[in-house]
Amino acid sequence: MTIRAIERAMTVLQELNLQPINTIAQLHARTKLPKPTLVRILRTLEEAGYVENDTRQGGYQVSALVTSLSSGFHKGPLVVEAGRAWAIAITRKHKWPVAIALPDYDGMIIRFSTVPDSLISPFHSTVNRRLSMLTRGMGLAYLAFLDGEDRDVMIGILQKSQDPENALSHHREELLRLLSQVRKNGFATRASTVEPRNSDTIAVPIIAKSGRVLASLGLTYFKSAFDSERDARERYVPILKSAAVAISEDLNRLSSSIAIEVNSAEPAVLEDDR
Amino acid sequence: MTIRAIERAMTVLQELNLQPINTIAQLHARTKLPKPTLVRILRTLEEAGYVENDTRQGGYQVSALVTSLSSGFHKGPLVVEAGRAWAIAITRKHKWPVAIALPDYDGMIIRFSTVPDSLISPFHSTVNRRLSMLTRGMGLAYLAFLDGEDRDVMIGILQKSQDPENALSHHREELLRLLSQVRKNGFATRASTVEPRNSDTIAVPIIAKSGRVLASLGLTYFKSAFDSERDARERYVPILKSAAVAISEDLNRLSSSIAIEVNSAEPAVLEDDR
DNA sequence: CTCGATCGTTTCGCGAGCCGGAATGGCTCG
DNA sequence: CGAGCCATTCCGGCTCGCGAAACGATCGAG
Repeated sequence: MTIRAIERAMTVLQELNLQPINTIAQLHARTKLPKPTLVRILRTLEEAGYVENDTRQGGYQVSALVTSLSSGFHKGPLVVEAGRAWAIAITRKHKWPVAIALPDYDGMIIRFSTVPDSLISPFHSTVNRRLSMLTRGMGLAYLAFLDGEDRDVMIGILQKSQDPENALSHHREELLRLLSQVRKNGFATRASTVEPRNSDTIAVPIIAKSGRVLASLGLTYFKSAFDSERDARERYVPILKSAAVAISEDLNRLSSSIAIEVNSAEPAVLEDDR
Repeated sequence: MTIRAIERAMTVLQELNLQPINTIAQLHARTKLPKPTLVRILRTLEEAGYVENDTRQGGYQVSALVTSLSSGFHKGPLVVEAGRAWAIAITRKHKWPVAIALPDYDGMIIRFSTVPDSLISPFHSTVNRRLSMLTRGMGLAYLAFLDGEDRDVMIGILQKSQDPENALSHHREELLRLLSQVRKNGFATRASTVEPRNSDTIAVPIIAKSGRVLASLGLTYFKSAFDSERDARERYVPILKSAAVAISEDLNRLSSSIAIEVNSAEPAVLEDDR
């Protein structure tokens, strides 16, 4: 026996994370919960400090305190930590959301996303979302830069998959041609056959100093904001490549020891110990 | 009217974030909730995926999914993003937890902490916790490096405070001497008059290229792990100072444009658009 | 100005479902 | 072997959350 009220509250909290501002009506439409119930849940969350009700804007939003609900969670791999600052910087400057994805079995999982930082982005927050390997830019950018042997293993796994998005794995020649093209270009984009159609993602691999591909870094934009996809690519591909190189360098610096040569202030003990 | 069950669930979730592993008995002692109630709440959270019940270890812990509860929250200042990777790197190498705190009115608020990454740390996760300005290393490291004028304003604010931890603000001479000492040393430590007594925090300022102090970076350790506090300081002060400089440099790189000169792969449009 | 539509919020009586003391069963001790 | 501690289950009682309906505020159209 589980407690229904709590399940509902968690559902609401999840929904609140999908959009920067949420009205009762929207939440009602998406969660199917009765409005009075929503009001009660939201009031509870508000008094507890996790939600703010901005009447001027007419809507509810999550507050800073929600971060404390996951503050005790052991963080992910260092590549995400090294990359998040760059992702945020790109979004601040160029507005579009940027994400970092790591491989997970036969797909990629988004481990960090700046969607909430991107004011122009009506996309949903996509952290923890799974992407297929062959139709998504972030998957292709990773797969294309895998070593030959690893890549063959991966393709073998994909062939056993039932997912229609992995269908290309059965056309080996075509797939290899595509991957070779991605390697030559240094980036990949989402398959045009896949939703959502009104946006595109440009993704580049993040490659360690050792040459091993670790993750992929992707930027998503509305097609309608550019005259052609070529314009967007000419603009953002260099930025992403440059950021991927910087992340790799940071990762290198971070994982080696922290330098101990400093502008020495003598480590004298404080007299007053405050 | 608020919903009690939800309030309780949030309390439990908060408690779960304070320790890596939690038994029913611990939670019962800390939350005062009846055990059957705890079991029901935990089962609900477990089925929803936010909590894991590791029977081998005999306890409950938060799972990766909790991060999605705050994935839609607009992130904090860039200095935290630039610093978190360094904080994590220090903790991975030297084990002790490291935190970043930002000023907030008359105190400091911890905005990031590696407590959950520090396996040897039985400290609680302290994100969003407020620290007083005059008795905490992180407060003093910030205050001491404020510009003369800003510092005077801050001291004025502190004098109006009733908090006994701000008492020192009424002894101007003594306070200025302390701050001058901190500036000379380049770091500050927690007042020995303040809890917890069995640990100490070493804090350094994070100073922007402009010379303005932005935040402070602190490392906390058990006194019993060292022969003397001097030993600990000789060891960690240089590391912290070095990291603070690196963070400042990263911040500078991040906030200027992302370089667009790259190892040019021609931005040719992909033939196959997948 | 007056409808009417659509918000968010409050009301209120019913009964589902949460509550928690007590019981259970497993475990580790001495 | 039994005492003590643990997490978990049981189950009768009765709160307390539930949601249809009403309310009042806001807005735009006519």
